[in-house]
Amino acid sequence: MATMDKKNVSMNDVAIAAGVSLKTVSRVINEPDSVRESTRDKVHSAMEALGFRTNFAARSLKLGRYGCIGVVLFHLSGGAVDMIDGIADAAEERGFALTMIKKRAGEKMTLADAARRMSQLPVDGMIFNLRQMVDDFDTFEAPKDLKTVIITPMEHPTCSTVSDDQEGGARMACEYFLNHGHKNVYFVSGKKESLSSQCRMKGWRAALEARGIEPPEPLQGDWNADSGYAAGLVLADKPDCTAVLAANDCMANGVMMALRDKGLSVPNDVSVIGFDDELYKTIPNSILTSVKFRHRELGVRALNEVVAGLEAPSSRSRTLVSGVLVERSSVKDLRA
Amino acid sequence: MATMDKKNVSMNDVAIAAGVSLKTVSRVINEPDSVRESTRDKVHSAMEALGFRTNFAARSLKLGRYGCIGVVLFHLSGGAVDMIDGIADAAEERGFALTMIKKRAGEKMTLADAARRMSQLPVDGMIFNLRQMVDDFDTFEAPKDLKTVIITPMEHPTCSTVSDDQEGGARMACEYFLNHGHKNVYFVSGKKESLSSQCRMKGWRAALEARGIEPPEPLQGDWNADSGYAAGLVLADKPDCTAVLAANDCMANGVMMALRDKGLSVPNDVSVIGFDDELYKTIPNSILTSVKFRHRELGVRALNEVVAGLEAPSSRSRTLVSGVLVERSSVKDLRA
DNA sequence: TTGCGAAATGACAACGTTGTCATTTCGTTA
DNA sequence: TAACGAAATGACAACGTTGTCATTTCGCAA
Repeated sequence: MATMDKKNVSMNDVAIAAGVSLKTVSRVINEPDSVRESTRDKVHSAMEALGFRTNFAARSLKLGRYGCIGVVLFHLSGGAVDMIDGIADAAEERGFALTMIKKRAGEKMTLADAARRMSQLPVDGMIFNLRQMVDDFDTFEAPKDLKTVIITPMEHPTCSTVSDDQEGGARMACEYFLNHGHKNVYFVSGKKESLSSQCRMKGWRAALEARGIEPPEPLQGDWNADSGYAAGLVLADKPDCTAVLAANDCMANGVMMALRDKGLSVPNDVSVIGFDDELYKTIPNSILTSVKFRHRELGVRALNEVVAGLEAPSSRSRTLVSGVLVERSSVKDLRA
Repeated sequence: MATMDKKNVSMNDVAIAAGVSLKTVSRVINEPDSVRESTRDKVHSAMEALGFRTNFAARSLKLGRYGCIGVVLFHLSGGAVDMIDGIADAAEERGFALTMIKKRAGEKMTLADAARRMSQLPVDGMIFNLRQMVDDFDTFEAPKDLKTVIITPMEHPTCSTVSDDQEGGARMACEYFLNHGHKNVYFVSGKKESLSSQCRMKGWRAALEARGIEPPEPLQGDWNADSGYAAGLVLADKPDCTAVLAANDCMANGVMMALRDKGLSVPNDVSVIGFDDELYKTIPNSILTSVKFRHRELGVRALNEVVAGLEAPSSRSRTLVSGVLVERSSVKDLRA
């Protein structure tokens, strides 16, 4: 019978109701084995009857920790869902909850702003999800007592970072083309300010240069299919274009549609690779070969890194989660 | 100069360093106007020098509130990003942070489980994101002192709920077909257990029955394009099929591809409408008319509902966020 | 029954803040 | 200069929990 007209039920209330001491109630919760069974039952009944719930604030005040990891979302994109999913699952598994704040659209938020805000909240450590450049990236110093992990492809001087190996993924795709006999690879980029796009472009460039190939001018896209289509129309007119790497699957699809509309066939005339491996959800019998990143794994790693560093917040590490090339049939083998 | 070898810097440390009382430091933070400027400066310098940050636990313990809203993710799908985005933005705007937990894959979690877990965390109110049925939905009672809002299309006996008007959206799409002279509408569903799919189907059925039309057997899909393609192949053989409503855009695209492969044209032979309006991202020059829900708005409403109910947790309301029909050219007007 | 070590329980302080109320300091007016 | 009310500051308790250490109770051997 929950009768409580009063405010909150404290351990003391439970103790009185059960006819035991405050400390015994505490023990029933934290070290049940040290309490006689009959006593435990009395206390449990009292807790039930009064609707007792431990007070988070008092508990954390005493313990000096919260059991929460802060997550700052500077940017919330498609892949972010899976990453959050990974973070949340890993947190759950290790007994942590998440405390989340987000950069508002239009607002300018530096790493220092985020750290200041977070350090007033219930967190033992924090994760920043950073997909675009931010002003104070290089100068930022994390609070010395709060382990901080940044999810970003850039290396940071003092903080641990975790990232997809976007550059490696792009290189892998490029080499795949080259190993299949292609002599050159065109590139369609995503939005300029996106670090993902920048890294993918960097990897593409590096792979070509490593073979002594001069990278052609990249085509600027904006992640959406229409921009890929526009790029495809341009590429269709280039006789030396046999291979196109698009910075995501949507644009890759745009490219393919444009090529088809120009009377070219994929992969017979032109080969195409995309990123993220999500076209199959939208296109039946999709043939697009694509570089897939394990966003979920990324989140898991980030959380584990934070938890591992709770005791030594100033430790620093760099984690790269490799991508996977999901092979379908959009690349033609030009050898022999 | 932050020298702190010690553990945490408390207001008391600041007070001593600044040569004032503990309470004055507190005032500098919470009611700066009541402190003489010279004193305020001394205190600020001391805070700076020692690297003071207010202790969340102590503060909330005294205040009896946290300034955090709990979010329980029972299910993390595509549309959830935008919803979380809305929740987070609205929270930020009202000065709240979010505390998040998530149902782990495979784990069974009831509303009661979630409420129990959450009520041990720093939250003043909570939001459940519930997209599938759960065992204790009807019997669940929220903690009396914790405003609880459930994001779900179902009505709940005691809790406030917020939802997209999925049923209304489906009805709207159906009526659009009928108003354009179509005599019947076929339906391709999403995964069976999804409440969204169920509601969309319900709306479709209701719209037809309201005009005295016997709804044909719905085709079972799984949200992905391939299942839509399979459905499309079946529908292509039905001479009376002039209109298809697919429970999402991916399946709608699958349907369209199948129709095309069978030599039928959209919209000349068959008209199609989808849900979520996301095909344009993947398909260049997309023609698909689609029902779009405002997930972001949904999140904003949910958060506002929680905040509004903080003082009166037992209040109850039901909010429906209407969908919008985004017209393109995949529906043919059969009249005249 | 007594005595003893181990197990179970309890009293009290402490965590770092804010609210209450008392005290000091200040600027003005008589 | 004294007296006064207002402004500024301070002393102390309280929020609800857990750690420390003291005390009580228990089970069992003598």
